[in-house]
Amino acid sequence: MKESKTTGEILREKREKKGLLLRQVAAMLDIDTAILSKIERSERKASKEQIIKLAEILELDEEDLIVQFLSEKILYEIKDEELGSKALKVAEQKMKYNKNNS
Amino acid sequence: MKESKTTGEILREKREKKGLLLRQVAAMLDIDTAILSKIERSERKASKEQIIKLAEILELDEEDLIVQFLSEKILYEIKDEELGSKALKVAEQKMKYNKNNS
DNA sequence: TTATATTTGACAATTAACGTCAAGTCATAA
DNA sequence: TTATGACTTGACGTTAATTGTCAAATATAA
Repeated sequence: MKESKTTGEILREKREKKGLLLRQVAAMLDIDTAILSKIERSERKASKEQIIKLAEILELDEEDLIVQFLSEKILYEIKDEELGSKALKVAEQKMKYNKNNS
Repeated sequence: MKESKTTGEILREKREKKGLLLRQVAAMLDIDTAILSKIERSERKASKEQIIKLAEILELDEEDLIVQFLSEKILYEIKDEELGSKALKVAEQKMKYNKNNS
């Protein structure tokens, strides 16, 4: 089965691979180091703007990173829901329906 | 293609079918009539507690209504996102992955 | 040790969600 | 036509969540 990394893990791995410090990347994002630390450890969520900037700074594929980020946001909404899985399927159906009819 | 009603439409139709007034149902929910009006017209989102109460009051299947409600919540998160559809698919994959591995 | 990097948690500021209220619209009956 | 009842609308206040700062604590390494 395919492995599944969190957005935070992706960001941390790439930052370290590039030899950048939290402090440096945080400065480029114009936020405190503490927040970026928390983002990388999935203790906080990044904003979409931050994700876009991070993709650029770390030379990650922007589209991939956004998809990753959005999927986490979706899962966050249903994380405590028994019916989450059903809801996801229904959401996809509605998505298709709207594509075809609007 | 299967029709797709909003939660609000479902609630309004059933309330009218039962001959109940906004005022009456709102009182049972312990909220102002204005809010219920907005919920039925999709101008506001109901809370999960309200959805559960509404299912009971209106004799709607609770599970169906919750799934409906959650799927709208999910779609709300990605409504302005080009990559929303991809994100949904990735979310489903992760969901499956977590089921099998945790 | 000393220095540098990261983490942690308390707190403040900002934004979004949730609700009330009162005035407005609309339909219908007197 | 006016009066009434149901619903809608928008301005507004409150509460709760999000997003951030800061300083102290904890690694990590020289």
